[in-house]
Amino acid sequence: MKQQHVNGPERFAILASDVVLFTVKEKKLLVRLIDVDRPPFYEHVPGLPGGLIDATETAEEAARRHVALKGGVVADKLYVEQFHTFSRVDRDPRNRVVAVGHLALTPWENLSDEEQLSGVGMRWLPVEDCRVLAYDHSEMLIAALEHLRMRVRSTTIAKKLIPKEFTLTDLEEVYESILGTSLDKRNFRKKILALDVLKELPDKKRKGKFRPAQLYSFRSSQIETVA
Amino acid sequence: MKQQHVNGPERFAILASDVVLFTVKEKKLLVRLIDVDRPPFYEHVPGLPGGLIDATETAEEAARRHVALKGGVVADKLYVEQFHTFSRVDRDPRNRVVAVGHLALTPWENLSDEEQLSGVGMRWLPVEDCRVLAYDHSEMLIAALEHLRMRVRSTTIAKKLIPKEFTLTDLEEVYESILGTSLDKRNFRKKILALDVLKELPDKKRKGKFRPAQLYSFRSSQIETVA
DNA sequence: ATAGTTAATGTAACTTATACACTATCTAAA
DNA sequence: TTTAGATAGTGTATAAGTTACATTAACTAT
Repeated sequence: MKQQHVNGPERFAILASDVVLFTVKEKKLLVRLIDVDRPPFYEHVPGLPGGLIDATETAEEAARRHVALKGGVVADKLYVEQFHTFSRVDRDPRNRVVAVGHLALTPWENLSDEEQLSGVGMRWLPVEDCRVLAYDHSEMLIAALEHLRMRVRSTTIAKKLIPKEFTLTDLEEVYESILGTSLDKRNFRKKILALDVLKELPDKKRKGKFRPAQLYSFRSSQIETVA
Repeated sequence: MKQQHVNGPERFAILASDVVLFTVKEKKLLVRLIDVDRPPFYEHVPGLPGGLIDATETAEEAARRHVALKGGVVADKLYVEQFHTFSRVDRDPRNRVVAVGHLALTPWENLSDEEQLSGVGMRWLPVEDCRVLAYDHSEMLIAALEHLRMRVRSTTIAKKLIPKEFTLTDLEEVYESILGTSLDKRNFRKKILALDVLKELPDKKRKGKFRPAQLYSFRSSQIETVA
């Protein structure tokens, strides 16, 4: 059953915001997916949270609204930035919708129990386990990941994926999860400390039952360019 | 006189493509501007070429259509890529229009006589001479220039601003015009030749009445990542 | 032949990136 | 109280890349 167009005689393109929300948990990069159920095209295919931008909000505001509404993650905790606008004419088989793709980041530890849950119609999935997604969302996920990797290499955006206090090992693992490589521990520490963006805290953190590790925090919540 | 909304009861945002078209002429970075005449908000204020995206075209296709139609530059000569989508609710005082900002580049030498002209309602202006533009176009120009500078630093996108055959001095001047700095001639040559993206041509070019310079071309028309 | 102008080239100092292995600290269990 | 087990923390030598800098070569016109 073909559905009606959402915006009348579609003379012009209309606009949606979609969100690729990443977090890092146990050295794995996870992405927030929802169930898309739009017969006859898809039945319970995973996709990205998103929806139309209305006349009273910016693209980013729409992204935050939809990731909360459909993705189940409270938006004011998230760091959000747009990365690309997708405008292939047939990207949505029902309507002509152009989508502004947004990258969103949150530390896993900042999520509530409900948000951490993989509930009905929404879940966290390791990026490496993502198979085919609805619409052009596979393409969007790949583009978002590529964008994130570039940003991690050239800025301190990783701070948006880690809680206020962390050890250098924690931070290294965030980098490794995003880049999909392992880094040399000594070189990583030398480099990040040389940036002079970290503050050594008075406390240490006990992970398991071994030698406690020094805690650090970022001096600023701004994302600095470092390359 | 308030104009009618272009897309009915504007429940949702609609979409435009705007174009920041750059070229380099005589060591100056120029941008293509058109006259915007929309009383009572603006009278003959310069702005960027652009217009609505219709239902049968991508954002880039709309950008090419409008830069040809309103900007007077034939679009199939241009390199075009999007750089940011602008969605402030009040960016256009008449309608709720979101704009996909596109960066476009062309070598000055590829333009026809008409295209090189600054005709009625459209002209080439050195970026440094740009004062305030219509709508949020000043912001778009700044963002496009920043994007171009990043791309020049990390890719071979400069090849889109230079004709097929050129001297190393020509190429250095393109870099300097974009970056707004002067570069060391020897270091520039060492670096660009080390990238192994240039081909030495059999010919030399006589500029004025002095020692002729070796001609080069880029091996590929692809934009390579180099950093 | 010379004056004028742009083209072309190399090296040393400095900075940054990489590769690589051992000691320190803490807990729990013997 | 000693030891085993696990993670935390550190330095150095080499390689690669970046920067700063001045002279000679090639051509034209007078």
